[in-house]
Amino acid sequence: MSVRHALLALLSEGPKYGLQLRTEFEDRTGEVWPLNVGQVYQTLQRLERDGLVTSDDDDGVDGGPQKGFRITGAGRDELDAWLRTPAIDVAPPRDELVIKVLVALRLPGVDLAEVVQVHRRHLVELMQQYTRLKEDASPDDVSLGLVADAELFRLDAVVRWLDAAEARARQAPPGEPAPVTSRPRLPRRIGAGR
Amino acid sequence: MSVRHALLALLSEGPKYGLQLRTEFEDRTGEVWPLNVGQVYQTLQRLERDGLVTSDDDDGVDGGPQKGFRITGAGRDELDAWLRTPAIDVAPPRDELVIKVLVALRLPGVDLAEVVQVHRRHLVELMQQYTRLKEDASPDDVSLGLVADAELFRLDAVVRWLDAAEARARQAPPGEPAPVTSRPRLPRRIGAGR
DNA sequence: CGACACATGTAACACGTTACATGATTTG
DNA sequence: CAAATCATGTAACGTGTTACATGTGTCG
Repeated sequence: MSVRHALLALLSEGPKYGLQLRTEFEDRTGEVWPLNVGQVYQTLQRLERDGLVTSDDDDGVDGGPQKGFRITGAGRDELDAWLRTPAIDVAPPRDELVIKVLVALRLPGVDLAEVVQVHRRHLVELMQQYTRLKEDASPDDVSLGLVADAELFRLDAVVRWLDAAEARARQAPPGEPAPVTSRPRLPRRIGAGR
Repeated sequence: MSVRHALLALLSEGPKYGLQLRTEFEDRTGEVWPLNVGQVYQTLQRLERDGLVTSDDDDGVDGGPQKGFRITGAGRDELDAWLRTPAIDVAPPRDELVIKVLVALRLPGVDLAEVVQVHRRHLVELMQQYTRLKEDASPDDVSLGLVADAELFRLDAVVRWLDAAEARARQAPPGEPAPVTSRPRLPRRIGAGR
């Protein structure tokens, strides 16, 4: 839902049109997160359908093919609520690398160290790229700094988890620890209760 | 693509059927990542369509309504390649919280400190829940330990980024630093080159 | 038998991506 | 004029979610 609200936020500064929204979004995220145009139009359609946005519909009248979009009162309310409310992720997103490591741990023919090594190197390379990106950019570019930092913090956490996982695997190496069937299958959803 | 390959991995241990795959997936991820059944069947259909899996189709013949699925040679190859190849994320996933902070920084009527505070508290609560989850679980449960650690590492990174972002914002507080239009819009995609 | 769990699916939707189609405007 | 760029869309697909429909087996 990030794009939806990001577009609302951009529109809260004044009426804009499709491509403009894409450009401004990419500018303000340091062009680290490209946004494809098709999604902009689809999202705008849904926003209009949901009454959070209205469109000019007078395209071309005043000389341009641009179709202006305006945020509505409901749109401003929605934006405000989004900003003030943490996303209640009933379940955290599945992490592909974690799943890979779990799979590598259980599968007989697979060398965990090799899997870890390949991915670790890739992560470090990415971190170097973001570090370089920060260095090359203007120090006044707060957006890019924040986005790059977010990626760097995230990647650093992944690397440290990978190291911790490998260390733990070295201690209790082989296949089948603690029979999983012994664990009672209770509804143990996290974050759902509140 | 995590679920797709996770199912392949489970099937590489031997033929299984739909609900069984769901149960085993949830068991092996410490039940932190629930998997809805519908997606299992849809994914199995696509896997079969792509030739990575074959189905028995003799449902009910030997007494049960279960429909067995087997991994194929192509499926094993795909699984192997997945394990050994880091995902080439051309662009990193957009981070909703980062976008929120960027929005809060630029929008006049919004109090950044309040937004940060609400989300920070929520993140810390989540961390406490995962810590508790680890404590309550058997120390032999490697899967749950790894998954919970992954979440803890990730959440910790988010909290630290949030603090860093707020600190940086306190230094250069107001609206419009470094006019964004001055930055040349070059194709500066990260991670694409390789 | 009737209720319940097991098991397999389908439908509809949201979000995201890539690719293509179609005009309008600018510019060489 | 012709080509490139700007601008708006649509189509098809993948992934994921929720909800519903439909059988089958077991057990009180």
